[in-house]
Amino acid sequence: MAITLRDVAARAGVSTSAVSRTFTAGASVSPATRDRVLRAAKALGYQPNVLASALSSGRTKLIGLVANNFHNPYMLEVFDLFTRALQARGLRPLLVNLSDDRDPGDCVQMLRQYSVDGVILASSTLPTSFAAAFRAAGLPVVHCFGRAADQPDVHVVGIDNDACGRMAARVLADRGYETVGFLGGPATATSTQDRQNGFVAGCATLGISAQVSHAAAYSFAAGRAAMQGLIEAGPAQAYFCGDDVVSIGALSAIRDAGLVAGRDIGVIGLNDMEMSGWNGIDLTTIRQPMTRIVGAAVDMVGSILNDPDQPPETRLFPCDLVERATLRPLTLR
Amino acid sequence: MAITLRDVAARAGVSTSAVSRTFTAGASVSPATRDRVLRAAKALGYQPNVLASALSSGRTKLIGLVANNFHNPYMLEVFDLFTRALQARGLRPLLVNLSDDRDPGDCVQMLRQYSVDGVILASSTLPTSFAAAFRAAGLPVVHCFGRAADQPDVHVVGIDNDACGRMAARVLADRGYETVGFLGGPATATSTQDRQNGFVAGCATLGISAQVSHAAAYSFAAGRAAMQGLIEAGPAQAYFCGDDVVSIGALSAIRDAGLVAGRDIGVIGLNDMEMSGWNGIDLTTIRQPMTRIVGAAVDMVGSILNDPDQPPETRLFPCDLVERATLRPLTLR
DNA sequence: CTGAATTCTGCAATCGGTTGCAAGCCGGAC
DNA sequence: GTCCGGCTTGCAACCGATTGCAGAATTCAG
Repeated sequence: MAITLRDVAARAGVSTSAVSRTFTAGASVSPATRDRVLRAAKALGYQPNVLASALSSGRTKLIGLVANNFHNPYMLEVFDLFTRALQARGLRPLLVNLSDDRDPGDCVQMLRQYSVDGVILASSTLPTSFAAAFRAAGLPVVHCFGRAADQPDVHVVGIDNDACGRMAARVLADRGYETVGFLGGPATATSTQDRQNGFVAGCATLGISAQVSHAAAYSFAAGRAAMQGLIEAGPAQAYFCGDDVVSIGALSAIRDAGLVAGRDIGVIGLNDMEMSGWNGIDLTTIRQPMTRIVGAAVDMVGSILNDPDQPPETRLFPCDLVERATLRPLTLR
Repeated sequence: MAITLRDVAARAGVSTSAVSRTFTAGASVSPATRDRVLRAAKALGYQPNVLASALSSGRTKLIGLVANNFHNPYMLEVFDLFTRALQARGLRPLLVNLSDDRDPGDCVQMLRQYSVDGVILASSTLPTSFAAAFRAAGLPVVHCFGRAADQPDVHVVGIDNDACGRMAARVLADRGYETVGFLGGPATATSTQDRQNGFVAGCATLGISAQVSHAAAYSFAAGRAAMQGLIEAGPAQAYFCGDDVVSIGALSAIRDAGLVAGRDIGVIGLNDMEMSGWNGIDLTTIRQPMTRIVGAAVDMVGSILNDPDQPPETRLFPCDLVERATLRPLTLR
């Protein structure tokens, strides 16, 4: 059916080894043979079979891309960046939807069966134990957007959520808000926990009081419902929301209550996804440098492929404020 | 390193064939041997190597999931549905980002190298020739959201875009709009072309005049920019927009011009993505039954796997109107 | 209890490459 | 001319499974 190594070898009048070596970088082939092989390969339309190659070399160039939130528009940008970055390196993402699974077992097993070279866990909600499960199964893993640990047992790329929380506190304080609130994503999400801790600590340092509440999910509907509850109960002057999609849900609730975000209630999000900048949303938010993060995650997975036993590393990127319309302006004094 | 067939065979005291057969449905093994094998496999933690299996059986259970628009939030829902549906059948999506490629060549080559069992092309913009290229390379392909052809040379699942255009025309006419416009996605997108044709034809039948214009992409920014231009030039009373994200961009332009969608300018979209129903957006739109479409696409790819040579089939699903706030109400008379 | 029809089972070839090893080739130094 | 070392090259084993085939074991009927 398809053209194989042997067909090419036969036509070029060389051994299969020669052909194989022609197609593996850094192998020892004379220019003359290489030339004949390439000519024959081209004439026959030969394409190496990656699977067969994987079987003997142990390299599939397959990377498990595991995600568990397909309702946050943010993830689409993440997928875009990951697919591009992986493709640019000749790696192939095997996409896994973990939304329904309470434990990583099946996923780990599946990815092992496919002998993926590595796994990128793209989730800010899963506990570190998830990534650890991949590692324990012998799968090199990079946890993107994951929680950083002092004593890492797994590679992590992302941001310092605690620092972002503190930053949010300072931003709100700078703008003169006196009563503020944290409206997190789900309380079980590590990102929410860390942002909350940083925010609460930051507020304490700055001497402002912070209430805490949570949306049931990182989603529009959950953010909206949570903010409706807060408004009903008597809201704080400003909120640091779990992330942008929760913020946008909150903005919707604010508008429906006849209030104006930025004037009546302040909202600051986190992520700066594309939609946050859409006219009519204009969300003030803390920007997470996604391109750099994803790039770093792919770099890291690439380097693990070369040396699977390198010690786990954590790379966190600084975030910055994107000022738009949902906070009162900075008053100079 | 990993446990292989032979390890299990050795421990169970049987041949490798017995082990293999134990793990292939419908093979002939006695209950006794099967039992011993399973016991040994469990004790050793054996997991069959899919790649090795693929090499001899020719089945990888890998499906290329090819997309070219990562800026339409719609696609995230599509990915969610596809990953779930594929996973439920034991198939694995190899995600490919075709955004930057002007031709399918590289992608086809790559997917062949990985011996994917099939390809799902999830795009409403690519010409039929793209899907045909996969097929020509021997890859079974289902074009999801693709253009239906009278004489199909490739499997298609989606909607009847022409009929949707006519439907939109009728909906606008029913609500008494007299001057209407089509604000499409990119003019090169087959979905836009077909929707436009249907819409224009429908308007002609109904005796209302329709202008035609296009957004540069299926994106918020493009929809917004296009609507700004239209407003400046003097808008029609209502628009059928290329899809929901273009509509939402258009809504933003309308609002910024001090106008109210539904009162001053009517807008009807197509898709009914999650976001269209968000409070504050409330887009009236034509709903595309995504779950059914994706389900059908996966069914179809599944059936091609069993019988690669079955004649191409086209399955189109009916769409229905989701009435929200961006069209004037239906006047009863 | 015998013979035929089934069902199991293991052998060995095969899928399409990779790679260690040893032999063959080359040019250069003596 | 001979010897040495470095490149190339082919052989053949191997990666981890599947599967056709033929013999062995079992079942069943008579």
